[in-house]
Amino acid sequence: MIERRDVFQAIADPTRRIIINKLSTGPLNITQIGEDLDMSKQAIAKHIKILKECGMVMMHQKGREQVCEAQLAKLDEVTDWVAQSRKVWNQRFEKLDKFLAATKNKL
Amino acid sequence: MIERRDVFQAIADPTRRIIINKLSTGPLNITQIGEDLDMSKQAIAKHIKILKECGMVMMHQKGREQVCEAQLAKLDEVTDWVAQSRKVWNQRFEKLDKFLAATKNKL
DNA sequence: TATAAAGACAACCATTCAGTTGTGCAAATA
DNA sequence: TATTTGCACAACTGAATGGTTGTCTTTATA
Repeated sequence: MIERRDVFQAIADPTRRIIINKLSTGPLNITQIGEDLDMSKQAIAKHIKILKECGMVMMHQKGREQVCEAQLAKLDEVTDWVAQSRKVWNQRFEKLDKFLAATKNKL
Repeated sequence: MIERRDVFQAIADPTRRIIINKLSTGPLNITQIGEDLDMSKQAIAKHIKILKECGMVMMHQKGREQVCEAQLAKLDEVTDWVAQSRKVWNQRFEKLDKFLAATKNKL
């Protein structure tokens, strides 16, 4: 098995997507992130760790608080992959269209 | 734990992303999909099952073959989420800009 | 017709994952 | 100063994941 700690795996978890959503509105500390998330703070901290490890969250200390900030640039990797897949998919139909047009001309 | 069989989880696995990529070019049966994937056919079949369960792959029988076809529409869910997160993220800076502009006017 | 190929089904296995609790420490606050 | 708060660290747990092998059925093919 390959080491998977990438953006795709990071956003696979619904809780982590919620965390990203929350952080989109601005920096928050771990307690604030977990506020309405019915889950221990330790669980939140683990999710943050994963998001940090794959470059989706930056952190800095502020007294005893750990302030988290989202880094949405990493999501490019996801949209790029989707765009590429869609491109190939569409090319398939374009080729079919061309073939059909060419066939039609020969009738 | 919540039941998670959605597109986000589907594309989290690198093997499944490769499968999607292959199917983007056109329909393939399970053996063809697994061709250069250094993995048992059963493993491939399991991945296909997951992709089918979350609506990313359609299948139809053709003799003894099981022909798989990608359904990329489901990827909208992913791009929509990313787009929404980015939107909120950008609004944050727009608000900051407005605030700075307003502050500047008062100096 | 005998054999090979495609794939379904099930059992099994090791690892990862998402969560828990408990302890402890440093920073903030009453 | 005593207490609370924020969070790190560690150990543990049950379930999910990603893979394996073996058996069996159906369909193609030599």
